[in-house]
Amino acid sequence: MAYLSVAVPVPLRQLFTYTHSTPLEAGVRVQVPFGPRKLVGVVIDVIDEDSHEIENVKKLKSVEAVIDEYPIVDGVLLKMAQWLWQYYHHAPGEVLHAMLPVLLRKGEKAQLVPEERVRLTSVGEQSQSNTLSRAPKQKAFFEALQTSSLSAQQSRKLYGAPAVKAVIDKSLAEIVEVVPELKPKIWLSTMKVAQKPTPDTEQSVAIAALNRQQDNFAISLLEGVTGSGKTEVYLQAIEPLLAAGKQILILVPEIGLTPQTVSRFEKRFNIDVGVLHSQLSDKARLRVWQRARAGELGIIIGTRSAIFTPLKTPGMIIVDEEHDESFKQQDGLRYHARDLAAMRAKQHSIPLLLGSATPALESLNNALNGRYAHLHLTRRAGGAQHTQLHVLDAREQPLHYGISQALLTIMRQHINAGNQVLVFVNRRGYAPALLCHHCGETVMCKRCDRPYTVHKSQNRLQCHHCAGTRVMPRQCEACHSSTLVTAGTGTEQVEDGLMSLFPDAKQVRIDSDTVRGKDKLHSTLDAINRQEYQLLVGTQILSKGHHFPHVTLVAVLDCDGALFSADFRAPEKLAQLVTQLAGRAGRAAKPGEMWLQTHNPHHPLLQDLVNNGYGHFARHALTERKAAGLPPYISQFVVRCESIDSAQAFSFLQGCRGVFTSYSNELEMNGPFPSLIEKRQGRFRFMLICSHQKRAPLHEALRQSLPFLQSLHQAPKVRWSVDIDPTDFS
DNA sequence: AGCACGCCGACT
DNA sequence: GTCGGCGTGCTC
Repeated sequence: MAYLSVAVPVPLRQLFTYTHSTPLEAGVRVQVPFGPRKLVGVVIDVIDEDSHEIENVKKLKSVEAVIDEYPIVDGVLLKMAQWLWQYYHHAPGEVLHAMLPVLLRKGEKAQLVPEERVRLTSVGEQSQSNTLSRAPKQKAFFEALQTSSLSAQQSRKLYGAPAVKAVIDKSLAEIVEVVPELKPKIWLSTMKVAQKPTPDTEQSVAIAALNRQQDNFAISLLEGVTGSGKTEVYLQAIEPLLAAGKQILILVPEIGLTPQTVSRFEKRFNIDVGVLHSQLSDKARLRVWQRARAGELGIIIGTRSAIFTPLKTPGMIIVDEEHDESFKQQDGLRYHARDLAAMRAKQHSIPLLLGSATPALESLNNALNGRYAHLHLTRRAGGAQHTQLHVLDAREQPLHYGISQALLTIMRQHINAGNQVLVFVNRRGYAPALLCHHCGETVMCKRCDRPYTVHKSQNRLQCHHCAGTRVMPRQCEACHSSTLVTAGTGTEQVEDGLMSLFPDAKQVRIDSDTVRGKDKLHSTLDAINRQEYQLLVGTQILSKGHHFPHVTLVAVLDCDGALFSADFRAPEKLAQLVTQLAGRAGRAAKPGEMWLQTHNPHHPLLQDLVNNGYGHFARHALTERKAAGLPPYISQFVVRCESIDSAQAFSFLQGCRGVFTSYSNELEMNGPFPSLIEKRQGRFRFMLICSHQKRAPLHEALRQSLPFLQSLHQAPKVRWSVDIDPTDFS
């Protein structure tokens, strides 16, 4: 009789012990009784028969069925699972759940899904292709079948569905269901390196550095400006690994996974690339999972959750646009794929490559302090010009729908010149500050020296540091002007405003609401590049991976919201956005300009960004973070709570604060505050931010406190969650 | 999270 | 008299 620790898919922070006649390997799925139901769990550990750890043995139930003959979660992935539930204080069963493809969670066999293949019938084998001479497509298809059978899907793609159907209808071929055989390193049989550009000096240095550390765990940050050829460095760095039969896992942001990206890798190496993204069917996802696990795919490209793809012969992990926020899951198991990639690379003893034009401050800090190798690409290919950045002083300017007179004049010039203008609306959930339109002064909490956050619903200001509130002032304390404005508001009217300000210019709005689905986005982008529009209004979505060669002016309207937000990451996010946008407007022959409208033209971070670029800005921002005692120099977690009953949500977090306080007086706590988006889907949202200089004691305090948080009387009545290393405070 | 058990209001 | 409302408590 063996005792098995099993992760069962329930939101409970514990494993469950079952008995079984024989010991099973960790990573095997089992069907187990759980209360009145049957669930699919994963064996995590086998406990020795005569261990004294087993209490109340009589309560134990036995495994109902063993699903897998061999483990479907390998040692490294099991280590990751364990790290995940410990680090993120999450339920083990839900962690395993998140790591596996849907079909495997349901208990489906981990063997290959049968595939539809087309092969010749006996009639077909005896026929001559010239009987099809009047149907060239059918003839080509029929001839191809003589060498080998083909996948039905592939055939329809290559020869067209009608031709395939016709040949089958003529009884020359038939469709059979075949369980394909998986062959490790099969890509080596087709792999052929296409002609590649000669790398410039910086690229060569980076490639050489990466080649040197092929077989070890090492993290490199490739800091390369837009258009400097990061992808070329990836391609040349992975080439020797691929040739040696090693697999490459590439993570890309949600929006960055385009067919063009995939085909660039496919074309360079003439191999199949496995693609994993959110809209894949369960079957297709499982197939990529199986092929990757069998070592059949040399390259796997996917979004956040692709970090859980099993690999037979791992060679390198690449995280492209590593600063992108989509790598952090924002619900359920709130993991960061970049951090997990580091953990995984270490377990496999393989290199991890992080690439970005605008690295996250966390990554940059690690590169600057020597934990990561730091590689640079500073030159844009073809000597393309950088977009020129300018600050536009909005103080005392008449504002039309949030746009200053000066900016309108510039916009008019560009439109009259027949160019496109991009108006960037920063619609993020920044906690807005109150500032003076006359002198630019922000209303600050005297005690904490931080800007107050405007809470319109209560018509009050609240400090998100000390929780103190005050009534909305009528006058600026510095210059006594009574023209106080809320930063970042009014942008919703921008669109309507532009319509009346530029009635002659055709405009289009691009945000996640207007471009549902990939096709819509692409057709809109095509129309833009055909110059069907003169005015583009958009949000973040515009800064990701698309080029706008005819845009010669980018206007960013509300910088103040980001400069004076209670979200300390807001300036970093703004700088990343602005830099990414600048890299995407204009082209060599038509260099662009960018104007940042602000009430604080002399703000040091803004000045730094405009005059010295993101790299300089980021280093400056890091020193400010250090001085202010903020991440990455300290550790944080946030407890979030939401409820229809605002008072209940608030008092739950107060209860949490009490629990933490009684556990340790070393934790620094801010809150509870209303979230930056105070109400969503009818629920009032609050958060409690907890910080500590060191990660270990912070996590230990949380670990010890969790059972008490669970037993607070409000806990079952509200929705609450813990977010470790939060990146978003909306 | 489910699911069962349990104790109070409007139905055949 | 019973069908069903969702509060509470447990799940190896």
